[in-house]
Amino acid sequence: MESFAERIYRELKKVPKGKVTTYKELAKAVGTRAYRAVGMALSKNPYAPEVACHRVVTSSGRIGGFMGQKHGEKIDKKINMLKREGIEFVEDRVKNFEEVMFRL
DNA sequence: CGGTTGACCAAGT
DNA sequence: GACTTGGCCAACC
Repeated sequence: MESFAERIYRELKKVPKGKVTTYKELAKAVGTRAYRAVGMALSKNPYAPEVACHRVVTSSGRIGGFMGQKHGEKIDKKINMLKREGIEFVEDRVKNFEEVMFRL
């Protein structure tokens, strides 16, 4: 039985490389408005490399809070991964956010 | 079932 | 642009 979280992972896997999506769109894709629950699901992220949690950003084009990461290092590592995929970042924000955002 | 928490969002100040 | 408030939904106790 797939949990709400499992559906999120499935939708997230559909996002192609070099693209990002938002918590809102992801939640809407599974037919809910629980943006926060989406974040919760990713925080558990049992499918670490399979599910590109770093490919999910907020509606502001930012990476998000990421309390799971270190407090001092911020989320630079995730940004670096995204850069490697072709996503441009500027000051912890996605460049051309609307262009790289993949609509489900 | 109720209360708390959470990688959020939108509107108001 | 930054902070505060209210709201949303799911998971856990």
